[in-house]
Amino acid sequence: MTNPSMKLIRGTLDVLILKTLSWTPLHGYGVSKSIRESSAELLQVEEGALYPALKRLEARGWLEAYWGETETHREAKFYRLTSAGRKQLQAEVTAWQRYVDAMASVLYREQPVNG
Amino acid sequence: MTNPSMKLIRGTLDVLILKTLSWTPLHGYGVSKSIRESSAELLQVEEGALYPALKRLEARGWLEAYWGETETHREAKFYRLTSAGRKQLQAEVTAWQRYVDAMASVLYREQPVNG
DNA sequence: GTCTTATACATAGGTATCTTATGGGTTGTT
DNA sequence: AACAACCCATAAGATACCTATGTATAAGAC
Repeated sequence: MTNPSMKLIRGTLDVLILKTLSWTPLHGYGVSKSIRESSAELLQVEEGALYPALKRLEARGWLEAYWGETETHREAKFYRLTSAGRKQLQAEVTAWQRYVDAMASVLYREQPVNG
Repeated sequence: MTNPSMKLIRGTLDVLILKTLSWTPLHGYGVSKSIRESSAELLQVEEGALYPALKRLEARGWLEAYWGETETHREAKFYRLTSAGRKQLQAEVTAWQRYVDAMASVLYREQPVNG
C-alpha cells in the first residue's frame, strides 16, 4: 500500500537534478537512476520530464553538456554543474526548505490562528 | 531579501485549504487570510487560484458550500469540510510528508549512491 | 538465434494548476 | 471623496509535469 513511486511535484525536479550533479557529472539516464535510488524508489523521473529539464537547466547556464562514454562503453551526453548552477542549487535548497517549513506551520499547527 | 511571500508550488494548495477548514468553516477570503497568517505571510493564495480550488474541492465532495454571514455582517460563501474531505486531508498530509522525506533523502545526503 | 530487459536519447501532445489581469460590488476609515 | 480592506468569480497565459512514441545498442534469458 505504500511506496510504488509518487508523481513528481511540479517545480521540484530542477533541484533534484542540480543536487545529483553536485557530486559528479552524469548522463541523463544516470541522473534519473541516481534520484530513484537515493530516494528508495520513491522519486521516479519520467523521460518526458527528464530530458526537457536537462535542456532547460543547460539553457539557463546551470549545467554544461558534453558527449562522453559510459562505464559500459556507450555514447552518452553528460552534464556537469557550472558554478552558477552550484549557486542556484544552494538557492533552491534554501527555498525548498523555507516552503516545507511554511507548509508545516499550516499543516501541523494545533490551533487555528484565532483559536 | 527574505520573505515577501513565495509562489505556491503546484499541488500544495488543496491540502492547505483542507487543513485550514478542518478547524471551522470559513469563506474563501477567510481561508486565504488564515493560510497567509498561519504561515507568517509566506504563503499568499491568489484569488485566481483560490476560487477555482474551492470549486474543485467541492466538486470532489471534500467540501460543502453554503451562504452565510461573516462576523462583519457581509454575505459570504462558506465552506465546510465533509467527512470524505477529512479522509482526503489525512491522505494528503501523509503524501506530502512522504514527499518531503524523499526530497530530503536526495537533498541532504552526504555521499552519492555509489560513493 | 531470437526475445526481452536495460541502457541511452529525444520530442509531441495532453493535462493540471498556478499567476496575472479583469470585472463586479460592499463596508469602514481617513 | 478617496482608498483600503473585504468578498466573489472568470479568462488568458505560462509552466512543467505525464503519457506515448520513436530510434538505437548491449546484455542476458531461453
